[in-house]
Amino acid sequence: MNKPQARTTPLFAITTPLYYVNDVPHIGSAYTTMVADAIARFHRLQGHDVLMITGTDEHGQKIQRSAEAKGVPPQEHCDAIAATFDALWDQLNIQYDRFSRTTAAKHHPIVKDFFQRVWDNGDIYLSKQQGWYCVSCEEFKDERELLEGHYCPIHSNKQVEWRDEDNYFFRLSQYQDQLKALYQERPDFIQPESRRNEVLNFVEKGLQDFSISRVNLDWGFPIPNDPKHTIYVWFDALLGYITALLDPDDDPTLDNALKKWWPINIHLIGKDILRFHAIYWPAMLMSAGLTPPEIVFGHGFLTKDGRKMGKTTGNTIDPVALVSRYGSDAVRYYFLKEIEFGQDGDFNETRFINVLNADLANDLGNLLNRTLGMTKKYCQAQIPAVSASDIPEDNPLKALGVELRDRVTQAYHQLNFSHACTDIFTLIQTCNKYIDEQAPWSLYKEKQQKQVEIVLYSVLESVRLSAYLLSPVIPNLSNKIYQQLGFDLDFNNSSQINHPDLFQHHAQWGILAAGQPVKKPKPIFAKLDPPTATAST
RNA sequence: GGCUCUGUAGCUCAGGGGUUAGAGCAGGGGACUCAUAAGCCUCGUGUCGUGUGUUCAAAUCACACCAGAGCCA
Repeated sequence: MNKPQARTTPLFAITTPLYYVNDVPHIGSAYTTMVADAIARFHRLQGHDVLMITGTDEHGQKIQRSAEAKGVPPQEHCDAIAATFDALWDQLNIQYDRFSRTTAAKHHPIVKDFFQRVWDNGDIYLSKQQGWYCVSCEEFKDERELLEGHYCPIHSNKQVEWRDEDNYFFRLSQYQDQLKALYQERPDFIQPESRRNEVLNFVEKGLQDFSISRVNLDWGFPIPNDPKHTIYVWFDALLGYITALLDPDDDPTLDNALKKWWPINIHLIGKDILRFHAIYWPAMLMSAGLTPPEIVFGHGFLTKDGRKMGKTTGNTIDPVALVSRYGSDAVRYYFLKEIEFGQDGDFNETRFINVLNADLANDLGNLLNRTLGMTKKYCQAQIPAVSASDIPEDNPLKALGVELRDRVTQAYHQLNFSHACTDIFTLIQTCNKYIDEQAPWSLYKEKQQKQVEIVLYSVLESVRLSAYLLSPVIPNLSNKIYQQLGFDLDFNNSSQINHPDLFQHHAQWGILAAGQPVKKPKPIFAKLDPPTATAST
């Protein structure tokens, strides 16, 4: 019955950070999550067995104090904030498989199990921690990095607090050589390369043990056998990735959590939390006898109108307002296409509108619209009776179309979404040019019906393929295109699209079936008005 | 203070010792009409941050400086 079966379907697990619930989601969290969703969707499209994890990190002093300030119990505060994340993911059409909360009941036994393993390995000891502590960072700071008057350099309105307390420490210093070996053996472990260099530099200078417990703090898990101490929020938060791997009806044990999905393939993070994921985390895992994840990718930060975002300056983007106003596909497309993934990127509303109008409304939307219009007039609203083999190899659309799958697959796998989109839009732009050159309206008047059909077929097929390959980024628009082309396929329904055979078929150029009735052309993306002077996001 | 990265057309960025420096967007002009006034064609003499060097030759290398960003637990 329980014979091990050879697995033929590739497994793919990806995480966003578990976002800290001290405040409602900001645009940076939305960005990471959109990217993770697009990656997960592309793997599902290929028929892989995918687990996309997101969630919230809910312990720590900062949360405790935020709740106190609001006069509510910490759990109530966390529930309220976690719900705002979930609502935004829904709005952005994020298809996560697990929403991992560090206050979930099953998380505690996992943390205990893990702590025990590290403890048994002799990597935890009690010592003294003295220094300046920033509650907002939940980190000890070096005296010299503080601002005048003992203010935190990151939270410049918050004074750091002097702490002199017993803490449990993790023997990070023991893992310096193993970490270096890891970075050496797996050059792709930290991406992009600039981040890897940063980590290499840091480790080269020597690693010190770090404190993994706090005293005078209730909001968190107690250290086993010494409950005066509470486990440091980061130690507990990182383990949320493992808890997320449990199936809903699994007993919450480490073994159960690790049985299928470990090691995780990609941890997608912002560059601010690189150190925790690229150094602390693999060391903790090594100590517990686990394989480190495959890739930690630290992406860049977003700026608005070229300036750093910040609540104090009021220069922020509200993701909820942005999506409410423009829709999920528009927002997803802009961030994935216009920002070179890995580097910092800028949001500017005028550019946002220009790009969406040019690409989605004009180039793609209008292309479908004009071609369907002609299909209706010249071909009785049916896919023309042409087969791909009738179309000469030097047809510009066929030439691009037949190699598009491989190019785009490679781009997605390299997490180069900008290139993936650019490659697809090259085909779309070539379609528009091809129509103008061929002028099917003239061919029709000249009674060259066969040629009209070849032109329309190759354009319709190119639009279809583009929609298919863009579906991880703009699933709703891809749905509209597929529907108008006469398909009954929902890119938001993973049980429909998550089959390797489907990918083999639909990612090819030349599969449109002759005679398939197409729907009435209807604009898929309404042009956006230029921003008004008073408009704000 | 130390180290790293960035500075190229109005905007976002590619290029990276060797003919007249590129793309997309925005803007000007034109022909067409199937289409969401869309698409197509066409138009860019920009101190390639500043200065000094290396070289037959520098946006491309070196050094210094200026501006912005990041890392230095």
